[in-house]
Amino acid sequence: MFKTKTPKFFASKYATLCCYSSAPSIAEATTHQELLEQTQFSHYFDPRFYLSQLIKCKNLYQVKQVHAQVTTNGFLENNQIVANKLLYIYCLHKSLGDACSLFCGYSEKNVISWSVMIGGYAKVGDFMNSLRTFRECLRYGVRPDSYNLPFVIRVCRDTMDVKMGRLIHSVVYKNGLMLDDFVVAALVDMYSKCKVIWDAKELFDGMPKRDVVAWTVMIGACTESGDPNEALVLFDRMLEEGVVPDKVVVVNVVNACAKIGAMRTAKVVHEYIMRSEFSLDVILGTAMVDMYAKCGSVDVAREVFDGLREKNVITWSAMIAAYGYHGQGHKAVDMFSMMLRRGILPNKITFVSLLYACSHSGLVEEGKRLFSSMEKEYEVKPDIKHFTCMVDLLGRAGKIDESLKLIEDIAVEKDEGLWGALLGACRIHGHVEFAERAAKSLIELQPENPGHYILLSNIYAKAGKWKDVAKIRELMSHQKLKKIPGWTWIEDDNKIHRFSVGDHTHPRSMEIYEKLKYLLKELEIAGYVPDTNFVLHDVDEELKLGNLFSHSEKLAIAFGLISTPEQSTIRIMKNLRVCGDCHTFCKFVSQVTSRMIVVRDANRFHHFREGACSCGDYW
DNA sequence: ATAGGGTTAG
Repeated sequence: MFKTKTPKFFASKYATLCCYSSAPSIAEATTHQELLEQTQFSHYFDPRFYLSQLIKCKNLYQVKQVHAQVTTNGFLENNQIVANKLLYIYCLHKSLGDACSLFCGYSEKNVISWSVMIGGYAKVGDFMNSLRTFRECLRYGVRPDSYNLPFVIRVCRDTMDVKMGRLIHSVVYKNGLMLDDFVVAALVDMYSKCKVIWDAKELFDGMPKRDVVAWTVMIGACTESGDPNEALVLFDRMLEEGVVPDKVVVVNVVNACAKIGAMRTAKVVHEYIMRSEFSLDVILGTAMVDMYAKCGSVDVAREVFDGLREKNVITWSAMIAAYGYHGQGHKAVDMFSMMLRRGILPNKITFVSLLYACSHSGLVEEGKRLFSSMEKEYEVKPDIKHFTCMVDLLGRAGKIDESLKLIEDIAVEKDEGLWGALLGACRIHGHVEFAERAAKSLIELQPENPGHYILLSNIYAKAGKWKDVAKIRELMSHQKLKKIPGWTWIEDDNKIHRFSVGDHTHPRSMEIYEKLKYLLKELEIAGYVPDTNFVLHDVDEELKLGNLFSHSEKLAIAFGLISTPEQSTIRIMKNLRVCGDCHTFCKFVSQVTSRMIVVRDANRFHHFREGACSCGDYW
């Protein structure tokens, strides 16, 4: 009878036990023990048996049991494979202490043991020890290879240490590993996350054979560095080269669409995803919700959201944020209570989105209530971003004093976002003194940002302090500050058209200006008066450069009118905040032409319809 | 026996 029970039998019995008992009771533990004893005495004992056990271990307790067995059998001394596997499993369970003591007790370490250790430290975020172990292993005589290098390159990425990154890059070069997929892709990733995009590009272009991960890294890098169109071009090139896309690269493409705000492209990508065999998991689904919202359709975003099987905090936060920047604060708040009912706990980002939503919809009481509940009820400690939202919320509602009081209570250092919010509030309500203080703080924090100087000079101008105006202007020209160029873009059937102020580079430029001229006449009849005194908003360099008439927003809308079918919605995107005169202009255009106009600016969405904007002139 | 790229705000 007993003879028929082979080691294999015990192995599978044992593995089953390991699999299904996350917290073994004493009875189970006894069974464990029996099984282990029997296998131990088996003549057919095989190290592969231990490997299979290790793989199936579900918790640290089980790993330690196997560890004890392996030790009594003397397998740690004799079998490097089993020992390394054990080491690796400890790292997987993030039990670096156990891993380390095991590792230090090795009589013989090989290349793999070192790599596992370096990777293990990197995985739990112990970057110092990861690098230290790498250095030690070099001293020990192990060559840097295609396994251990990606780990340390990733450490440089995560610590944003491009100096160390370059050093390791040279190590890669000296060891002749510049043709290795893993190593070079890691380098490209490192450079791009450290914002040295040019180096990333150069490396990527030099790769002889690029797999899907290399492409993903580069596509993500383009989006991140502000060139999402290039990201889409790269994706097409990847397909042309016959590389099969997977879910991760598609998420990056979705992100690129979100950043451009290109609705048609978004739909094409969506269809592509539906046709392909990828299921919509949480991550891809969340990215898609975000994409539709940023392409101007919060309703489609909601449809995708409702269709998702799995949703997490991030998904819910994305939806809340979407309602926020589309000016539908009430729905954002509703989503929040729905989320709580589903048992999902909010995080700090959820609250940023929520408070932002309240402030952009003028939900003052609601916002205050949420703000005071966040720490008490949800254990989310307010940070500077939350304070900024509150200053904005109170400031917009005219409660400057409350805003100022809140600021006094902030223990952490005030950043430019906070001062900016306060400044916005002061400007709306003509609080010159505090506006001046805020603007000066902004300049101190970011002396290289021209927008802040312009703001301050506008404040002085409004108060009639012309000497101060002149001083600021001089300061600016003295420092030769670079101006942030304003752009507006619009998508038609197959491409993105981008306009700057006074732009004549578009092939249909003549038509565009004709249309604009004609349109203005119509608008004036309807009561539109160009607002040449518009100095409320920051960074709008275009004001100084050109006349109102040829603002990039207006050019893009004129192009939209002549290039899209009547009645269809016109969607434009702008990298800065929309100018006040263009805002008025859009209202009139929506009235005169009976078109819906959706404008995405740096801050939020504006939906224009029949002469009114969804922001309620509150932005 | 060891390896990489993915989701929310600002």
